[in-house]
Amino acid sequence: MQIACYGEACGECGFRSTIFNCLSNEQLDLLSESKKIIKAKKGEVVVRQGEEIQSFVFLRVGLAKLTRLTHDGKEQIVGIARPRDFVGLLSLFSSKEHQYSITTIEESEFCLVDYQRIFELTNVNGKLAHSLLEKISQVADILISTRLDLNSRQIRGRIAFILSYFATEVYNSQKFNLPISRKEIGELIDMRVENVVRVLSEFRKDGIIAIEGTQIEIKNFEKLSWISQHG
Amino acid sequence: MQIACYGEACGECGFRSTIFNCLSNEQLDLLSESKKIIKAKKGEVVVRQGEEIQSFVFLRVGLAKLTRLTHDGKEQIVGIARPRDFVGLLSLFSSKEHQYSITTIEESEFCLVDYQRIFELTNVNGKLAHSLLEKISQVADILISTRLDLNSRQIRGRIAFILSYFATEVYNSQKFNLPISRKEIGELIDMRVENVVRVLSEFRKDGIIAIEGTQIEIKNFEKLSWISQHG
DNA sequence: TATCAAGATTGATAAATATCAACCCGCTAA
DNA sequence: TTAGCGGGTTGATATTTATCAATCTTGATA
Repeated sequence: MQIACYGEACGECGFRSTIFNCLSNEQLDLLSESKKIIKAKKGEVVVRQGEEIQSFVFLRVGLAKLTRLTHDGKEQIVGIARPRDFVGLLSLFSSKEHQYSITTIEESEFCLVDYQRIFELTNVNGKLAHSLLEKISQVADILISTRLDLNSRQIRGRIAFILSYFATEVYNSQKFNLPISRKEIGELIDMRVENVVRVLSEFRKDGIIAIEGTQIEIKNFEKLSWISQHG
Repeated sequence: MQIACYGEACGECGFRSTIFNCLSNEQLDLLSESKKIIKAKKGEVVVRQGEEIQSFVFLRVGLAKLTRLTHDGKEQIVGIARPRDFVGLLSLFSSKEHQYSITTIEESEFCLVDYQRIFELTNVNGKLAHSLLEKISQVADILISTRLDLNSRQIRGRIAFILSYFATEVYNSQKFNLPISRKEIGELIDMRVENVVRVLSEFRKDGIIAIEGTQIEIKNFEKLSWISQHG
């Protein structure tokens, strides 16, 4: 985890979230002052569950997973963060500590903005607070409905769901490099590794996907969608 | 569903949420004008999934369930709303339509505040937006972590979890009238009625609870907690 | 290069959960 | 009053998923 720079002007940032569009130049400068950009290789832990919240964590490029420990000490993946996501936005306003760990699953670049400054800005800038409201609402909504969707499916449906997700929502391609291991897929959809492997093999035998190591190609998207909907 | 009154002054409301503490008297009056209070008997649908959002739904007294349909058309209970909860707060800022249905599970009283007015107030009153941020963040956090907690348990643990929930979070008593049917418990914890019944009987035989119709008494809270944690 | 560790894979088996069927009970509506 | 319906209950059985064990592959490292 390498700190790349301090103080690059937020106002000129190509990655800037639309959330900050409502800020004045002075307010943007205020943010720039405290800002840190960090680069992390695949597999690095950027935030640890339980740590005190000090910054907003914004994912510029890359991919990360949001995890937590279950009551019986197993790792559970809560969600995947994509570029331009505020990672772990949810608990930022309701807790002093991070509720989830953030770990990169691809080489990534984060932008950390001082939490206190944004916190204070929301009090004076209603539009900012409003944008954040929309964003949080959206993030929470997706997280919850995805979770409920997953729960109402059984293993084949869940795997199909996740493969479709990576193809359409993350890589926008039928062919991609699966950024997480079989074990992690299991942690994401609440299933055991062995079963994840079995279903993937099954899909391969049925000609729905082709797998070569971590490379996945979806051969029959129709069928995958059908399983995702009805499986 | 009966409309009880219009225009009772929000400023004098004994049920008023702390969220509105930051509003000026003029702003409170503005809210009062548009406000409706409705009373609903047990089992009434107050909001239907897919309906256009027109108001904030605030539960003054009673109990309600938040539901949605799964991909295969089954009813699923997303959560339980308690007095002073903003019901379905989550999607309010990210969607034009209600994402979940709201149905009373006890005789209830709701207060409906015009959505547009609050929406506009958040733009000019940063503190209001800020309170809402905290509230939404909190609600989302609880909803998600509860859901994840449930998923990481198996049926005995889930039932124990739910019973503890009603005892400690809702009724604050070891003895209470279960407001939902066995079928609904199943919909809440993603299990079949028959299994819900079986586990309840099991708990009864083990002396953990006593059941008489809908009356439930927790006899051995220690053990129930243990099952909830480790089951 | 040899070795070790972690991930991936497959089969056999056990455990958890769903499904199906039958029955009871209390309530409501004809 | 009675028929019927929906919730509740129990048992037998089928299906789904987890667990255990063994093997294979791969990548990192001494």
